[in-house]
Amino acid sequence: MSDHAKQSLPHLRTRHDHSTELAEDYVEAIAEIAAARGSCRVVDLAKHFGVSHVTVNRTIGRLQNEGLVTTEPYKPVSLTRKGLRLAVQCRKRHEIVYQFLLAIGVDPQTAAIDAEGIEHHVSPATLQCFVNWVKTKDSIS
Amino acid sequence: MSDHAKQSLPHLRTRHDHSTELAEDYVEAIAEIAAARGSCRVVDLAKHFGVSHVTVNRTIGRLQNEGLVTTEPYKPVSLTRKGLRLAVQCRKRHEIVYQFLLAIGVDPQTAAIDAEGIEHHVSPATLQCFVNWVKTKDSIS
DNA sequence: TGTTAATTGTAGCTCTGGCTACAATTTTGT
DNA sequence: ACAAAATTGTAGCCAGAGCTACAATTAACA
Repeated sequence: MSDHAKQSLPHLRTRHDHSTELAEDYVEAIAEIAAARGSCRVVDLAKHFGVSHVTVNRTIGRLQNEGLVTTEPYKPVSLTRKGLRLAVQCRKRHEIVYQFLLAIGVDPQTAAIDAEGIEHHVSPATLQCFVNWVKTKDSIS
Repeated sequence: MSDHAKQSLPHLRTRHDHSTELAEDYVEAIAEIAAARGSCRVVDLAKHFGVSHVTVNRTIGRLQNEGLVTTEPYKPVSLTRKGLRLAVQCRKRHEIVYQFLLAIGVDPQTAAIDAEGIEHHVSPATLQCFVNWVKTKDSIS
């Protein structure tokens, strides 16, 4: 049960972070796709996320305002340095969460799905605990 | 519906789950507040989540449509059996996540915050792994 | 080259979740 | 009992993320 609920602060954070999650998912996807295909286009993102190209378009616009990506009309999308930094960081965190889930015995399929949802909510402190535990596990086996 | 609905299933899930998260947060809060104060009113929820009573009102309306809560005008909110079941289940899951984070060495404050974010994204399979690990830890120490 | 296909952009709609301002109702206190 | 305070409800606004339908541009290829 515990002391949770330091009133509303955590909740406010949760609400607001939804837009951040999207941004993180996008930069991650853009980095992935660009690495795989050489460039990342709107259609690629639309397929990747299973949404229409229109939705992608508007979201890209928002990310551009936030300085995470750059685009010109009818051209592919690319990450800014800021966007790339975020992408790399997200990728690392994602990988750590995924490996951690595997390490505690979650099956790969479930781990992949849960990691997607969990990664955005893991603080640096908790992430460090994940890393430590995966290391320990490795050195044991 | 389109053809690209296959590989994107996890993402679709993520998007759609946001409304489910809210529902879960609400039933949990309603159960808590009702337990603490005897009944749960709109203002209590507004305070708890740090949002206006209007937002709470509309959300409660949605939860009512989903059969999770019941309300009459100018009266407190109460959970249906379905809502109560969900609340209990969420509370258990929340507690497991929190205890698990503590068990792997996360400090209590961080654990409380991260548990809030993580709980909604932990599948039953992963949750079981959490439980097992907390048990193991307990039996060791 | 020029037509067609693929891609991207725009218009305009829905729904959710946030808000303020104001109206209605219930509670409280004198 | 009744005026004031608290609570709840309603109207109407905004932004984000989703969509379809259609227009514009770019790429492909016959």
